[in-house]
Amino acid sequence: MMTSAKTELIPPDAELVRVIADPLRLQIVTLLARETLCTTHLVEETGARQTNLSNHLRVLREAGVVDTEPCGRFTYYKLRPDVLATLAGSFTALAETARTTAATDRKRPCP
Amino acid sequence: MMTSAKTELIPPDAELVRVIADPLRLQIVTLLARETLCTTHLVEETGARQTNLSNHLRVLREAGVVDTEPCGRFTYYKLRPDVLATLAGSFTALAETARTTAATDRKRPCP
DNA sequence: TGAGAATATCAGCCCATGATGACATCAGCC
DNA sequence: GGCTGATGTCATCATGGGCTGATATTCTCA
Repeated sequence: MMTSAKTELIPPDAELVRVIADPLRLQIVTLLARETLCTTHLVEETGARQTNLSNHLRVLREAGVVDTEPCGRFTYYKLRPDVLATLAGSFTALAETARTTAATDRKRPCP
Repeated sequence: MMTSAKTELIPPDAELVRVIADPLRLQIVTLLARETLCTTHLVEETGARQTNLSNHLRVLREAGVVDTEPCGRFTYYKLRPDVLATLAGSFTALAETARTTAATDRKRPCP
């Protein structure tokens, strides 16, 4: 294959990783990956308070991780697969770069 | 292939994500993906204090993200590609599950 | 239209955790 | 051996961010 020798590694979006790193938010993301849910479902599933969940959902919404879809007086939350796919791609690229670095034992000499 | 219809989605390791989510630590990981470095190099590259870096490196070490390799009075830090690869795989699985959920519009009915 | 449910918003508390400084340790070199 | 530079450890401090309670808003249904 003809990948350029020095591929411009695009690191994972730090802000996105920070948003997803919270345990409750990661749980929400995992739940939403399987099925679209509304806040009530998430309250049942996680056991967290409604207010707490609503705050976290806002963070996820503002970070572009989830989309909302009103349905009567309920609000459905659905994951945006492309955002997660991009993140996954960044980590895959990191892992592959690291593998090459390890395989070729590339290291900067001690000063 | 004979995967069961309901693949058991293994979510990303929350602790690992938390460790990598810190901006400085993510920067360290990105730098180490390209080449193995010792603390002195990381101080130059990041501009952070040596003490601060040492603390973050300990976190990364204890989380199994990096390995250390003493070299005289220097200490080389190298990334463990498998750990990142596993993490990437978890996010890829999440993204694919989410894509299926979106494509088939799978949602839990309002109560 | 009034009641009640579902959800969002806001202010405040408080704790986890990142940053820093002082000190300890260890290796190499004179 | 003594010095110097590289690195790790510890105690402390400060701030960001998560949790909560009170309240607002909006929708459904009787």
